[in-house]
Amino acid sequence: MTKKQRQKATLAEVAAMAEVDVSTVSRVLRGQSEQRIRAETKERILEVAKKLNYRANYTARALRMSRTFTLGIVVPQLDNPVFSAAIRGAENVAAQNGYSLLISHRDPGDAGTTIAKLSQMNRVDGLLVASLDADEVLRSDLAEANVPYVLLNRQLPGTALSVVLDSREAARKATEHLISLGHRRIGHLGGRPGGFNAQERLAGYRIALDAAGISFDPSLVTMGDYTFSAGRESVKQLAKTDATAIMAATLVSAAGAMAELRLEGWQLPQEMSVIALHDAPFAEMLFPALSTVMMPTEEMGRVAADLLIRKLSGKEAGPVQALPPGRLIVRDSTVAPRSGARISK
Amino acid sequence: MTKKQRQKATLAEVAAMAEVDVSTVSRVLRGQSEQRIRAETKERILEVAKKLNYRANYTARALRMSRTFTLGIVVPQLDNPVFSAAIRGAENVAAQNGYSLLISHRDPGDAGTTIAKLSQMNRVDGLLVASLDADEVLRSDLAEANVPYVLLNRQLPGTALSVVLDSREAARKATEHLISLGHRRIGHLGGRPGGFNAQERLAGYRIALDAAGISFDPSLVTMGDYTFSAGRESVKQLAKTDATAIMAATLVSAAGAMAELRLEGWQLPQEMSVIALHDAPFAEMLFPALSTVMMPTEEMGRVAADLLIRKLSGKEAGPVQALPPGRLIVRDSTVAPRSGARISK
DNA sequence: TAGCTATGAACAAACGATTGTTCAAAGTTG
DNA sequence: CAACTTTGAACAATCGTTTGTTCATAGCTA
Repeated sequence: MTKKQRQKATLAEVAAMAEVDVSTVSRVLRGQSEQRIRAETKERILEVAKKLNYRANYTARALRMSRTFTLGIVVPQLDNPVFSAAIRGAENVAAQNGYSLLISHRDPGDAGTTIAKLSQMNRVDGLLVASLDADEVLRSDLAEANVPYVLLNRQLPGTALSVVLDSREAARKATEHLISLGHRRIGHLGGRPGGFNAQERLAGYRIALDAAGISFDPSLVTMGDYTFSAGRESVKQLAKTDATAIMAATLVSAAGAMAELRLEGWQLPQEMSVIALHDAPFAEMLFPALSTVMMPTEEMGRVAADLLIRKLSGKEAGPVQALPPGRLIVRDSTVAPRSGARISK
Repeated sequence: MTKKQRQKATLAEVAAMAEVDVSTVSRVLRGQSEQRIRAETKERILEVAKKLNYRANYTARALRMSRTFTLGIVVPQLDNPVFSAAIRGAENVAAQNGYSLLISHRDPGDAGTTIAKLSQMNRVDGLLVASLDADEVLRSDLAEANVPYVLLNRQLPGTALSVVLDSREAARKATEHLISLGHRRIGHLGGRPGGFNAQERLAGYRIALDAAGISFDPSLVTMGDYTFSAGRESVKQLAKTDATAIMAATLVSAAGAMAELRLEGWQLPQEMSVIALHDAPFAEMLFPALSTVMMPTEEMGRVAADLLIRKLSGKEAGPVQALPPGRLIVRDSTVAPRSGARISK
């Protein structure tokens, strides 16, 4: 049975046992000092440190260096796959660089307080911020931050660092997929017109249409937030048109649309193809299994963390970091349109 | 335009401006000192502190007090609704008590290292641990932890603190719901026989059966892990029986079962009712919308964090904390059985 | 051999709080 | 009025590192 090293050893203890000064121990253990150390001494210290199972006290180091080696990530929702993937990515990169990730779920209610709280208490060196808030709200929140930050899938005029998904290309790709199946009348379940992403998605949709020589019809575009019920509501409008396919801005709104259509007796996917942007395990569980364009959200987290760490290390980088487009995943919800028109029930 | 307080003020600066000693400032600001302070002095200090927008430096306090006021939470999956809800709950309680939450996603690959890393580097005061690992693996991991910890929905013989969901009662309730609809032949999509939870769910299932005077039939019980594909596989076995309803251990396996049945041409829910334990937004998005017994997973996170903080404050509490049962949510996937037997296709 | 330069390690000062101890001035007692 | 007790605040040590500075000793140079 090995003797447990219960009490954590300090630098002083290692120093005492190796019969050197703490500063010497520190230099040896950090390795990156200018100070030259005799090989023999170094070895002796290393040996003692191992024997005592020495770990640097994190807090002391942080205090001395005025750096916490902790990143904060602020997300509006924890159960949204987009954010959990981003968190996972960020956590990986953080860990690889010796940083920890402090998580902060931010209720819309206490907007602002979180960002301020984390950064003002010197708990983090920098912040990763995902927000669904309006520009002005977000901006005023960020004004309180006294640490560097990187915005996730969001751009704010000014010098803010951002990592953005290529929503436009994803929307284009999704729409193109529907077109390639033979659809000509394609609806778009979009987001609120104000949002940057909604705009981009719509743009991608139009680009694909243009490329195929299909003229844009505003009546095929709906707007709403990205919820399940918004999807249900919005699709009612499209159901009245001759659309044979829908490109939905999010998984959840696509799910809402499919649920509503089914409730109204539509046959899916025969009578209406549906594709959504983003992907998550539950896309496969829907009926019919939902075709999607998977966005690199985990990579977004990784790149954002990397950018932030880089910035904290003094290395600058471009303010806006773009990500690879997104991958089309064809499942069961997208098929060729039926030749005949749908018979109203 | 308000003058921005860019540089964070220190205790010393406040002290200087208020013309008192730092110790006095500290006592006034903390409030909980024995030391009596003249009202006038106190007011002056408070005023200066506000003017300077003073925030205690977190790290310095942590070093001095040998407490980080940070909790770590270790989860196996970030995208699992169960864990994200637990994280949310824990984060809330932590924040309320002045603690932050450090998140650590733990790949099955580097099992063990994470727990050790967090606690050995003195980054956290305590750990909230959710694990899907086998008992022995988990146990050996935890042996490296040199901080108090609370297990989430897990019990380990010994003195470990745990917060557990009442899976048994939830399973009973779900089964009872099916029985009340008139089902007599009820299948159970269970977990691996080794797991504590699988055992509990099976027990609850049997209790409900017993209470209704229905004899237990082992051929109606399947075992597998809790994945979508496991659900698909397992349900094939049940499809061969005369079961009219299924009580699934998890949402995901229920989704797998429904997908498979539908693929085989079954009419849902008419030909097979399905109910699952746990709940998440996507339960509503499935087709048919899945009835569930929602488990208080967010509360699990809250209670666990509370228990841990309590322990850290010296207040002891019972080693195992039980949670309220769970709430039946009836959606569209559970209906009364058809009178006639199903005609094989 | 006296004087100078490397070398290797100790010294010491932070970092910014918390908290036990000391101490002067004011108030109380006999 | 001398001695003693409160009261309110300063003093000072400490938490465990990091890092700039000092300083012996040994090795060279002339």
